[in-house]
Amino acid sequence: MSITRKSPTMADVARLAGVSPMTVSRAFKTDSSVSDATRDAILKAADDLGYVFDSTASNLRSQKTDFIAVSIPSINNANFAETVRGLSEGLKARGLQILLGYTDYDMAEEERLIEQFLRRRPEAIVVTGGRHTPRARRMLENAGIPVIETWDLPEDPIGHVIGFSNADAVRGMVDHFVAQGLTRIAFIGGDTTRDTRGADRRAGFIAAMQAQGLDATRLVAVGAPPISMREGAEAMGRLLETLPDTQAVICVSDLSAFGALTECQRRGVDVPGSLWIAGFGDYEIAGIAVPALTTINPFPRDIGTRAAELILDVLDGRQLTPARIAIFPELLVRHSTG
Amino acid sequence: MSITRKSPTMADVARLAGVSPMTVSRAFKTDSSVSDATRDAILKAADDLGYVFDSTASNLRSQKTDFIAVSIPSINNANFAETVRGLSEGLKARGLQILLGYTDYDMAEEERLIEQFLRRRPEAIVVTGGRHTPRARRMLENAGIPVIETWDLPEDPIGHVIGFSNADAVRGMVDHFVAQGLTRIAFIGGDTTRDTRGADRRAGFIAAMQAQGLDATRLVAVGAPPISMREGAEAMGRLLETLPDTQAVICVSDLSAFGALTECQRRGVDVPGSLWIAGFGDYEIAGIAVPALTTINPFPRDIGTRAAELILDVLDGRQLTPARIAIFPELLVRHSTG
DNA sequence: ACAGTGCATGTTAACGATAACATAAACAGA
DNA sequence: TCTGTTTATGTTATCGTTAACATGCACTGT
Repeated sequence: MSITRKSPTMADVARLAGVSPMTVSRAFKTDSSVSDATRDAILKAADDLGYVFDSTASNLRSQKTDFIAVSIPSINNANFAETVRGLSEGLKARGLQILLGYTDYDMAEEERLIEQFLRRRPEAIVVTGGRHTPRARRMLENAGIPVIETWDLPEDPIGHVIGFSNADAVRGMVDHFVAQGLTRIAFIGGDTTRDTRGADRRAGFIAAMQAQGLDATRLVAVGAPPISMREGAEAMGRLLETLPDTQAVICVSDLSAFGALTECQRRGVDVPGSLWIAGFGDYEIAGIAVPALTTINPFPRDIGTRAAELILDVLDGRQLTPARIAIFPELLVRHSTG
Repeated sequence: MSITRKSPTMADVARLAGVSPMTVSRAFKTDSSVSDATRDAILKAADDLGYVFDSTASNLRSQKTDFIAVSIPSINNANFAETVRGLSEGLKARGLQILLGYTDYDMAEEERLIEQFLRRRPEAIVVTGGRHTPRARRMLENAGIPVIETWDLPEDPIGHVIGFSNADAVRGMVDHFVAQGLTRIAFIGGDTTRDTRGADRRAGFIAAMQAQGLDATRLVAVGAPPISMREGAEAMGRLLETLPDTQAVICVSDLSAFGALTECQRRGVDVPGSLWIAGFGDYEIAGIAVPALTTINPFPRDIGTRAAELILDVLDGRQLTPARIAIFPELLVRHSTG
């Protein structure tokens, strides 16, 4: 550690290279017109001084931060991680950096996060879900930057939307089971509505069962979001004890579905022989579990990729009206259901 | 969407509230001395105007960004997610925000990321692992901010360190197996050294086996990091075909270990009856799989928590010398090994 | 030979907050 | 009552970069 002397600025680099600060500034942008000789001299001078470009000053003067704010419910979730990955991949080439935050499935926390985000003056903001506190919604509406809601298809979007109907996706699963002749179908999910997508899936289950004229009351609610494997196992235990004649279970996610599957294994319940199990999300575990889990792939990576494309289109003026991009989740029927 | 007029500044708020901009600035800091009446008037004025505090200006003038830069190999990894969670929990109260980036287990990418980070002038930087490109190392050394390397205990740290020896952790596992009377032990890992922690674990395996006077050549290398469940399964298939007399397998992570377990289930190989399987990381799946997987818990959350504490100590001047904090991973013996 | 064009570089001021210093009023203690 | 301290607020200059405009020189075509 050397003595903490003030770090060099562009002015220092300019002095050493014998040019004006403005030319140094230009030399650091790839596109600007600076002669090769001058640029080389400047980069050398910068290197000699250990100069590090200061974004904070650049951000203020140019009124650009190159930040894209992204809010997800949890960092510890492979689905959302995939969306972020798709986003950052699509934005990296343009020098846009992701400012990531998570809400723990809490709308009040989301509101706080959005406020923090907007102070940093991002170029655009991507949020998960279509439900927000009134204040959060107002902040987003007035932010003056592109807003993209994902993982949902809200009725009254704030700006752009890229997502799908969680309810419809689960309806497809229910209809598939019914077409296979099953009638006693249960749903395992969380015991709060904090996870709004999880709540939508449960609502979709109930609506679909009722539409089929079936009993929609086989609901097991366990734990706060995100529902873990362990909670899925616990819920399955409860289900087997209270409603042993259940023929199939739809779980709010693959993680709880896998937990449910392990509980069956521990209790010697044959899946799919005695009971079918399905999840949601097409996590890696769904494909590799024995038996492999029937699930729904909502193409999380695509959500991110499309969001990145949309952001670039909006920033470049190619997209002038709010976009509504529907993703069509795919039902993946595997060994855990027949 | 209203007409895009320039967003209001503190000066606008000050005018409306009938005070000076400086007083507005003070009103937005919790600690400063502003009379209640004045603060209320200012906050009301700010609200009426839809004023949003501009961090970019604040960052420049105060030379503080309240960013803590954090580099992890992958966002899609529960272990690193836990570390980030510990970090952000510990930093949130102080208003420090995490600037997160991932390297895809690529040191060149890490170098690029660190460069991007430093331009943003973070208050401190947390990196994963103790190995970096020479330039990355130089940048960190000269950054003039606290540097914390995690998930490793390098010989020659750049600054602070919070971690453990991956090699020693695996040695403990090997020694445990040998104490149980096993001799033919294999290791499943990636086929590159990009994942330096994975490489360290394999090196630890080899060293431990050799120290025990045992054959250390039962190595299956498959795929680039991070090794997936699927690749674990593939590796197990190869192992069962080429070295069928293997008694135990240590996998570079719980995910590959679980994949390996499923391959045994598909092939009718009894675990632990015919073969023992162990993983690394104590992911949730290790505890809930049937049989539950023996693994090593490196306390990823603690790494983050301790890092957050350390950062606050350094920023507050309570920690003046480089810290070296050792974490002691715990061997969790479960049903998959005996 | 000369206006016209483009290229490389320079000059000036500004982005919006706040550190540092200054000041007026209120209050406390002897 | 008077000085010393605290509290609430104001003034000025500045953080480091870059937008906007200006300038000089080289080259092009006629």
